[in-house]
Amino acid sequence: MPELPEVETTARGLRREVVGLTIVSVDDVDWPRMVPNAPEELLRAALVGRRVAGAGRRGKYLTISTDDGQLLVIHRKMAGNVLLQSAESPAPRHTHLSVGLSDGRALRLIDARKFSRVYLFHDSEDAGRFFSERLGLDPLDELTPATLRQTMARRRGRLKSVLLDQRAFPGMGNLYTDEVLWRARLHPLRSADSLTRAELARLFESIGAVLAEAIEARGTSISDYRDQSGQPGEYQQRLQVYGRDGEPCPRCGRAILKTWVGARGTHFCRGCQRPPVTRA
DNA sequence: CCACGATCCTGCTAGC
DNA sequence: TGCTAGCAGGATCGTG
Repeated sequence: MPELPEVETTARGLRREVVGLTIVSVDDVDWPRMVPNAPEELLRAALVGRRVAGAGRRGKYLTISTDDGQLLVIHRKMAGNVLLQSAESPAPRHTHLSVGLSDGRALRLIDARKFSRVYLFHDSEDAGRFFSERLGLDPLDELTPATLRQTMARRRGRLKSVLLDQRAFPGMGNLYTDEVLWRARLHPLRSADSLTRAELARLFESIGAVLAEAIEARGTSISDYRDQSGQPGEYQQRLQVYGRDGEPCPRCGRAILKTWVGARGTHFCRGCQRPPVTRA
């Protein structure tokens, strides 16, 4: 599941590989729900002939800009991949978008579950409205200790749920939330507004460190995730708690537990991450 | 503001 | 072997 580090890795790879190329075709759109604001004909009319000007990330959204200021935006949800392949090769099973490029390759969106979404925005203002309705300050580039404290002070929900809220921490997902909370030694069910100064400091450090290390490792490939060239990440080798229920905590040795917070599988150490004190 | 459940999807796996 | 039930979960939306 592409979260912030996986989207960042893909964006960096695309920036290296496709900026300056011209879009020569748009094909293979076969599931209308996946292109809610731009059916295939519109994508084709808007994009063919344009040059790719940039690639980036907003939260978990991958963004590709054109020389005339449009923005093609892709959210891969859980199982989607964006791959650069030879346009000559037949589109693989579960391809739902192919953007042909002037170097003979095609950018393909492949998603067996059809959860991915593709949007087209006419200009940065158009895109800005979409993003500002959904995303808060980027936890990698924009978060500060002060804004973290303010966000948490306003929220009485469970810590894990707040970390998963894209309006608060765009790009955070289930896997990295568990890793961050373990590193910060904070229980997922703590109330967000209950954190002390010291705990907020640990949380701030952990968000930055986990995300930076995961980007350095080019993301986590537990199941589907691959970067634009088809290469898996390596952070799965460095996971401390996610998917490790039953194994000993790397810090204190107690067995890692798995529970559910909302509908999310949640991994934590009962020894290092003390449960909240319940009031009578 | 918060919690919870349903929805969208299909591949994979555990269990019988 | 072959079937089925259940799990995986990001975003969104409706209900309480």
